[in-house]
Formats: sequence, C-alpha cells, structure tokens
Amino acid sequence: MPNQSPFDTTQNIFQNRDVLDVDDYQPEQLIERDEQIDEYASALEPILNGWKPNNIFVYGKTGTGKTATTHYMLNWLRHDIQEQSSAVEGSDKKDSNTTSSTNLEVVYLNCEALTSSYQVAVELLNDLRDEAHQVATRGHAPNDIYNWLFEEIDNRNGVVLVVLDEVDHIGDDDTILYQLARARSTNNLKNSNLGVMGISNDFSFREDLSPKVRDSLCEKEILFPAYNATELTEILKRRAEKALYDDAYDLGVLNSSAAYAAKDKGSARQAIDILRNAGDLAQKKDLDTITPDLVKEAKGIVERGRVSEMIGGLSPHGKYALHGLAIASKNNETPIRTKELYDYYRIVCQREQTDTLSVRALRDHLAELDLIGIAKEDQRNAGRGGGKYKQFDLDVKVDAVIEAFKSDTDVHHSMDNSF
DNA sequence: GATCCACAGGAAATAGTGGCTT
DNA sequence: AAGCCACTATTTCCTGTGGATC
Repeated sequence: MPNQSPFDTTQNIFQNRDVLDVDDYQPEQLIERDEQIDEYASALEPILNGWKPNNIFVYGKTGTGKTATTHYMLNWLRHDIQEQSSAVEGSDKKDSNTTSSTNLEVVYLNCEALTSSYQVAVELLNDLRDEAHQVATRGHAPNDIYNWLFEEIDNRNGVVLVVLDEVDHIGDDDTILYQLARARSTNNLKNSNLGVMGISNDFSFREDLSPKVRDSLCEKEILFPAYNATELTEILKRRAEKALYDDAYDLGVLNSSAAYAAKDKGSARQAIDILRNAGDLAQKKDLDTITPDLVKEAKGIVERGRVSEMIGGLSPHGKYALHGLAIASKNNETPIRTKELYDYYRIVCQREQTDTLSVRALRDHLAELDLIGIAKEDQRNAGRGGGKYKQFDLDVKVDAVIEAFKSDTDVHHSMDNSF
C-alpha cells in the first residue's frame, strides 16, 4: 500500500480524550464533594453490619455530581463488603455464624424513561429476577407486582439497596416509593433489609411527595449545589492533566470554559463538554494549543447540541409550540403571553397540516418547555382589569433553535419561510 | 379592604394502543 | 375471545388566584 493512510492519528492536543467523556469516564477521585461523601458514608455505614441503611434522598441540578458521587460510593461499598467476606473466609470457616459477612445487592435504576410507579416496580422486579422469569410491562395487577417484588427482595437474605436515579420522572403517583420506604413496617420483609436512595434534579419533587413518603424516604437528605467558577476550574484542572498535553492548554482556557458553564447552569458536564469540543476544534485545525477563540466556538457547539437533544425528546406538538415561540422571538414579540402565542402555534400547525390542539393542551406543552429549560415562563398579574397571565420566552439562543429544527423530521417547514 | 379580571391549571371523561389471564 | 389492566394524549368543564384598582 503505497498511499498514505487516510487516518490521521497524530495527536497534538489529547493524550487521552476519554477522560473528557462525561458519560463514560468515572474519576477515581472526586473533588469538591467531600461534604456529600461524608453524609453518604454515615447514611450507608449500617450496611456493613448487615443493618438497614438510612433511606437517602439526593437532589441537585444536572452536572452537579450526583450520579458520579453515587457510583463512587456504591463502588466503595461493594469493595468493602467484598473485603469483609474474604476476611471471613480466611478465618474460621466452620464458625461463620458469628462473623458472617453481609449479602449486599444493589439495584441501580434510572427512571428517565419510566413514568409511573407501576413501571418502576416492574423494572425493579425484572432486575432482580433471572432471564427466565421476567414479567411483561403491562397487564398485571399492581398488587401482584408489589408482592412479587417483595418476595424477591426477601429472598436475598441480606441488604438490598435500591437506587432510583431521576425519580422525579415517576410523576405524582408515588406508590412505589411508599411501598419501598415502608416495606419494613408493613411486615413485607422478614429476612432482608431494604434501603432506598432517590436521586432527583427537581427540588420541588420532594415537596410534592405525600407526607408519609417524605418522612420515610427522606431520612437523610443530601444536597448537591451548583458549582461556581472556581470549583469548575479545579475540576477541569484534574481532568485536563490527564486528558490533554501540558502545552496544549493554559489556565486561561480552563478558566473561560469554567466561566461559561458557571454562568449558565454551573454544571460540570457542560464545562467538560466545552473543553473537549475546544480540543476537537484545535485538533481539526491542526493547532498545537487550544485558544480562547476555540473555547468560545466550542461553547456554541455545546449549546446547539443541548438544544437539539432537548428538541429531540419533545412530542410533535411540543415542537410546534416551540416553533411558534421561536417565530415570535424572531419577530421581537417575546416575552409573549399564552393567548397570543396560540396564534403562532396555530399557524405552525396549519403549515404542518395537523389539527390544532386546544389552548389548554398548549398550556401543558408550554409548561413542559419551561421544565426542560428550553423556554422560560414568567407569571404576571395586571390586577383588576388586567388579570393574571403567563409570559413565555426562549431560554436559549433563537438561532440554536432554528438550526435544530432544520434537521428535525417532525417539522417540515423551516423558519426561513416563516414570515 | 373588597373587587374583579384573565387567565392557570386541576379533575374527569374519552379514545386508542397493547398486553395480561382464563 | 372476553374481560381484565396500564398508559398516553387529548378535550371539556370548572374552580382558583394575585394584586392593581376601585
């Protein structure tokens, strides 16, 4: 093969790009989260004695280290239990009654796609059961599911720790939490101890729980505040040391990446994403260093990516509502109140040749847009004669929205011919 | 301090999908 | 096949609400 390979593997920027992969890379050291680790430790410690741990409720926005810290703690927990059991085996095998080790089963479940208590219960049950005894996601009586679930847990003869990430997706039916949190007192469990950890990025979720559930689920609460720019810089330093070549970046680059993210959501994910993208840009342009300009460009890329992702998760009418809002924004008519936005929405529906939904339905879609953070709502009250109403505006750049709609299959008419 | 506006948003009903048990 | 069940997206109906104005 005389020709040169089309692959260019020379690296000026990254010594290990994977370190900047937010989803896959688990740092072995967590920084800026000592307080939370201590609180976790004290709540989980009883497990090492085979006792019931405190139920824990964890909350904080995305990218504040909830999931990373949780996995970090679970790894330590498994590690310590493992050591315990090998210590027992090493000692007197016959007399294991007194020093027996603890059986621990951790069930980690991300509830992102699960919208009801029922679905969570089925999912948990299937996680505990083997391949041959899986149950279907519909068609069973709820009580059967719960009974089977407790049967499985009780069979474990040890401690079962159920971790429910993104619990707020369950919605307002908290039966599963109620069942799990109170399993002990209702005598459903005789041989096992059950601990529940709920992780949520919605602060209000805790308030919406029924009082009984709140008391038992929130025995221990751990709050993950957003990172400030200084903390983000520290985090980036750690990552950059491993991910990048020393002379490929300077402190200024880390500072500005951190600053952009801190100003927006205070999310470590975002800061790391910006840095990685800046590195990719430098690589593509065959540069030896990451420049401030590239960081700025990377910030734009990350924001556009976020917007596309959010739009991708919307239902068709959610998209039409957003499209209407974007047109209004282009027309400099935002913030716009619901009633007027309805007109824009109707136009979008006409052009997409779909039926227009009621105002009530639009209100639900707009609430959804606010929830995911692509739009922001603002309640106003003009008093007697004016009344109470809401105003909406985009919470991201209009151009990012327009860009994202160009590659969307549900919206066929781009904004370019929207006027 | 009572009034009253323009909505917000809860509740129930409806319709359609799909899967269970017997 | 009949009679269950869960879930989603929607409509219709209606009660609740906060503060500028009277």
